[in-house]
Amino acid sequence: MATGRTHRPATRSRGIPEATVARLPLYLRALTALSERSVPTVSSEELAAAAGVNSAKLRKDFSYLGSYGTRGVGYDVEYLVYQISRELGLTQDWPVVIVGIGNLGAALANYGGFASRGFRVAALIDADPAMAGKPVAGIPVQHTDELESIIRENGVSIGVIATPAGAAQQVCDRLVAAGVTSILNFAPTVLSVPDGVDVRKVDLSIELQILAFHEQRKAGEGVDHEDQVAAVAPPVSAAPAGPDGPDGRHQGPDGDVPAVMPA
Amino acid sequence: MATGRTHRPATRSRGIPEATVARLPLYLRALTALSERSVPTVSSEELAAAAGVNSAKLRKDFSYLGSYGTRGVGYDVEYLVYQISRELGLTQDWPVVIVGIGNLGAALANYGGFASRGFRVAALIDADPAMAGKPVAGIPVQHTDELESIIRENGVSIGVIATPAGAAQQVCDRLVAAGVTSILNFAPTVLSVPDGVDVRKVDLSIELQILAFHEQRKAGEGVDHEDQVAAVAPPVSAAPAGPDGPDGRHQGPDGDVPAVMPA
DNA sequence: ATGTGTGAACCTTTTCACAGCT
DNA sequence: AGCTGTGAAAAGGTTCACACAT
Repeated sequence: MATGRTHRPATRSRGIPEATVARLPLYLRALTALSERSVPTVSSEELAAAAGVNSAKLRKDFSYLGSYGTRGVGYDVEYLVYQISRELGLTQDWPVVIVGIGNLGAALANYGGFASRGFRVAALIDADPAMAGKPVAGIPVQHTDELESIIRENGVSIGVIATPAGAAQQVCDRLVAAGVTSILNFAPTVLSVPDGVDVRKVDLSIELQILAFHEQRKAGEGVDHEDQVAAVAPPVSAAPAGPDGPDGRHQGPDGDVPAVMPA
Repeated sequence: MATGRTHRPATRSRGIPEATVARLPLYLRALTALSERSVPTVSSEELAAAAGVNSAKLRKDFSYLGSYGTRGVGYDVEYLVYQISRELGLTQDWPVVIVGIGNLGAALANYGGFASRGFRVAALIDADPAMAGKPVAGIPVQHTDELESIIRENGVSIGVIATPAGAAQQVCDRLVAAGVTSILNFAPTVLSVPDGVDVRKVDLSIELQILAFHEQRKAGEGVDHEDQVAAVAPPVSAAPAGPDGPDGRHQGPDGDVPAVMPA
């Protein structure tokens, strides 16, 4: 990829490592829970345990945001919640559209975590005319024809694609053309987007395959596998500790069409 | 969580980097598509484009599996499909149980990508007695009481948790006690598991927050157009899995510009 | 005392670039 | 001539360990 231009000025502060950004939502969720229990402060050790990471990493992460803690004491929960929310851009409202209201799309529309974090489902869009007008999660589904106007009228910059794989790229192109610059893709396809557009994907099939890989290794802690390539040996240590977790309710993602798309 | 797993040196050639493992499913999908189009061979360049990564990375990844290519020619599609499938453990059948048949659970049960990759939904489990017997995706839902017997009778080692956050840990404990050693968690909670059990999480809320972070930065950015590389978005979102698993990758716009930020 | 903040060491992953097969 | 396979360099991320503020 490339996208030339500025490299990190190294001048300090503004460049937060991607790995850190990916963990901020985790900390935020843990902090929100503490906040709801009216806990005033936390140590990096406690918060790290709640978020599922180790404390050194957490402190390093926070150091990229600034010095929000107090030595000998810990971090002020409310203050940190605010700082992280601001850093993530959650202090503003993000209208989101979900395209493809099938099993998955409906699950996403009902996802409680949406609203609780500054995200607002601005519209549900589906290509099936029969779906039009039908309410899902209290929001009437609109036809794909309306896509462009919906995006523009609502100032939507984030789109969620939950369509079958075959329709994903086309939907993506339309979203981008209409002004969307961030896409969360649940369809099992690689999307091509112009420079400046972010794409993140969630893929159940891939997660399961990764689990299968590790599962397979566990089976033969001493078993040998020989094929031409041979030598399976010492099991690569192994399991991860439970990481994560963000906020709120439940219901999440995924599920959708298979990867097989006979061309 | 905690669970510190002993990290072993893993001094052996068979150790495939976690980052590589996370990409194998991607390659497999691209290869499967080529296979269906009866394409006999591919170059690293072509395959990389189809998978959304760069060719150097792909070649390096394959080098960990062995030397399956032919210099001056490329890779034999069928052969690679087989080798990667074997490496991922997809040549065997993996019975899976899905716990929590709500909106999301139902979507997962209907997910086509399951069966197409060696995964078989052995059972759907829900705590609601009213759901019992009701078929979802052609499979009758069973009550949580049956959980242990289902796992044991079917030799299930992979479980998917799609319950509300509040029930996740309890379900997790029961799955693990019954013999499950790999868990895919969709509930927004940090799960504690004993050593030797793998947990991967998928969290919509987190993905959206990460997108929001980047979206926020774009506001004051003068998106530059320097190199118009064909722009493929290599997303790859992995979840923590390894030792202490971090997560998140993402191809971000390089420029970090001031952006609005009242110090 | 206690727990943050952080340079430095260490490990992982990506990218480069080219030698070596076909 | 073409494309893989891979050492070596670079970049990125994690962990250590301790000075320092409270």
